[in-house]
Amino acid sequence: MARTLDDLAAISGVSRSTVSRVINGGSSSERARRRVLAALEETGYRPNLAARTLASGRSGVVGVVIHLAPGLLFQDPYFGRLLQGVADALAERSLGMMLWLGNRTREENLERILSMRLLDGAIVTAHEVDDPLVDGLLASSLPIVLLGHRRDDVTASYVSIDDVAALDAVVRHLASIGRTRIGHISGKRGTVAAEDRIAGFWRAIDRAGLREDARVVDGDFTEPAGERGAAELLDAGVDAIACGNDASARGALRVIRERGLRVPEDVALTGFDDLEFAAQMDPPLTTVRQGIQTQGVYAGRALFDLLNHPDDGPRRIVLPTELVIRQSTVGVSSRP
Amino acid sequence: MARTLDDLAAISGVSRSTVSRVINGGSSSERARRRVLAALEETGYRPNLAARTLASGRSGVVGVVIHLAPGLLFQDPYFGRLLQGVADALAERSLGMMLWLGNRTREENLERILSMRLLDGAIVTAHEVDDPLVDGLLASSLPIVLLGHRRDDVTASYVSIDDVAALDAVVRHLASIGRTRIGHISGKRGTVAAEDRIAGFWRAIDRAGLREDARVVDGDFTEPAGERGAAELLDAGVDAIACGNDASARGALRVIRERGLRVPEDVALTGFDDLEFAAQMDPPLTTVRQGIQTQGVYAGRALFDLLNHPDDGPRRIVLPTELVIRQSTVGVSSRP
DNA sequence: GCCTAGGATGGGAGCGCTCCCAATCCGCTG
DNA sequence: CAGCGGATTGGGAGCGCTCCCATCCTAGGC
Repeated sequence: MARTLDDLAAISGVSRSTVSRVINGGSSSERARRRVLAALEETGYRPNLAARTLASGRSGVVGVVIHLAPGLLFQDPYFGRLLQGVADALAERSLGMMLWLGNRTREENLERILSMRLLDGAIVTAHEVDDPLVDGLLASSLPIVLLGHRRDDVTASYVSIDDVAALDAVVRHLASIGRTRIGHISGKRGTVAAEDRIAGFWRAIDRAGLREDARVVDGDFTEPAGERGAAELLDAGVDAIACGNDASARGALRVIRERGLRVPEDVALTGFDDLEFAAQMDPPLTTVRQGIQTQGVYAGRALFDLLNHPDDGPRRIVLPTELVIRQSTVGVSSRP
Repeated sequence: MARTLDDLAAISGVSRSTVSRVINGGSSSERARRRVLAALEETGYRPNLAARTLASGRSGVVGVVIHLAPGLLFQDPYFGRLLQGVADALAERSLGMMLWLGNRTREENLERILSMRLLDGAIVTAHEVDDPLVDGLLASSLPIVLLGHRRDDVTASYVSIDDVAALDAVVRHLASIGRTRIGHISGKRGTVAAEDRIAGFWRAIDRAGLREDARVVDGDFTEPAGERGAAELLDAGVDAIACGNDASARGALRVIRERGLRVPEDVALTGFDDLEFAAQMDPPLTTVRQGIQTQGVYAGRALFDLLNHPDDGPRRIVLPTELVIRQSTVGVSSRP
């Protein structure tokens, strides 16, 4: 059983170095290549990653850090999609993927990630405005691509969307259909997505001159928060509710219904994410489509590029969003 | 900057071997230990995993293979839960986790996993009755714990539930409330869960002497399949539908409603999994609770044990399920 | 004060690979 | 046919760690 390069060298009658060259695509004669390839085929030899890593300083393995409250993690298809996108992109480039989910404290996690010295780089979700794990990672020498977080600093690479512009577009749409008393149920405060969407909300509200009757209530991206937020906004008499995401829109819809109000006649409703269920709601939900899986794919690619061309500077990718208009803002009424 | 054991040895004034012993818990004098610990603290030294792996043959990293049709993967909270459980258990034991999702073909994946020679072991979802990836992994020398698959062979370690008994209990419950025309919307044929649940269904049906009016239609664990299956079963005039999982029960409920039938008066309905939404359905869904996250935790533990005590033989863990009875089988009617 | 046993210690020999450099080979040119 | 340059090759020197063994202490018993 051939387990080492030297075994293979003996079998194919060339040197260890030549075998290594054939395997790694160095230059070698046709004759040598053929013999090594034959031996490779015959023995089913696999290089030892640990040895390769030790010798070369590169492992071909990157870390993926998804650090969130355990509850939120897989409640929402969001993270699964992201992960799938990242996994696809990395697999395509033959990069291995070590995963960290949100166990332990952030600091311990940081320690472990750095400590390995096995990782070539990492993709890190950075949803919170302030996150010591992210700061620490960024400060280390490890190549990092941030997911979903535009940092103010100009050295970080990231893949994100323009949340400000997205909510701005939602509000413009609501205004364009004649809504004047618009409310927003925010996402979890302290997350970039929530804060930026709030900022976008106010920007559009101000441009439309609707600040007087506009209102933001705090949510947290969950259905129950949508219910609470909707109750509060309806009490205030809004005629449109822009939700921080689809899940809270689902909660909001339930409350709107319970009060016997019609969507969109009495209250227009929008979400964010365009998850599967959005189109299947009754009425179908106007929402913002963000290619979640695509973000994962881009992050994987960006990291790959970063590893191979470290000198090209940071990768800063802002992916487009799309306002998907459905019957919850324009169209026939749903039954109350 | 101390990056190697030798650096540390120089700083603390002892030998490389002694430093290694202190770090790895070998015996050493109090004096040596203190000096090394101080140097450790001071320099923030981290051992190089690749070097350690190469020298010791153990990496402290295990693989987690979740190999499924991409669509199914994160549609259902099932896999997220599983992953979270596994991640928690592994992190608690300081094991790293490399993840493979369902990209590439099974065979390529197998190749890669084996080829690394970096993994100490692996946890592998084995949902399908027949899966060459699982067979190959089992045949390799890598310690493996299967998730959700009881193999006939007696050498494999696994963590699973007793699907046969679970569906048997569901049917007994339905019979006990007087249902005689019972239908089952199966999960995806070819998966162990689906096949075993079907087997459990028929076992209980036969015991209750209800085979005459019983009926199984093929589903695939999705909501649309639940709709199709329910339509077919209702046409056949069933008075109870046992669904392969909660998602299909949700689909089934929609169809039952559309036909103006009441649950449970006209048709009793059950699911499987007890996901969050089951209790929030209208009416709340009778279902089988399986601790999904718990299965992940047990798998992590089992693998850890297997790695540390390889001679204790395979770990074969069958976790209990619980029939959770709610208003979809007994109780007041929901509005049709 | 000497001997002994046991623990503590240091150094050497790898683990399997990459990388570099010197040696060798080849086909051509003059 | 010697001379040349580029391509190919082989071997040595690590990468940073663990493991083993020979050596060195130290304390206790006589």
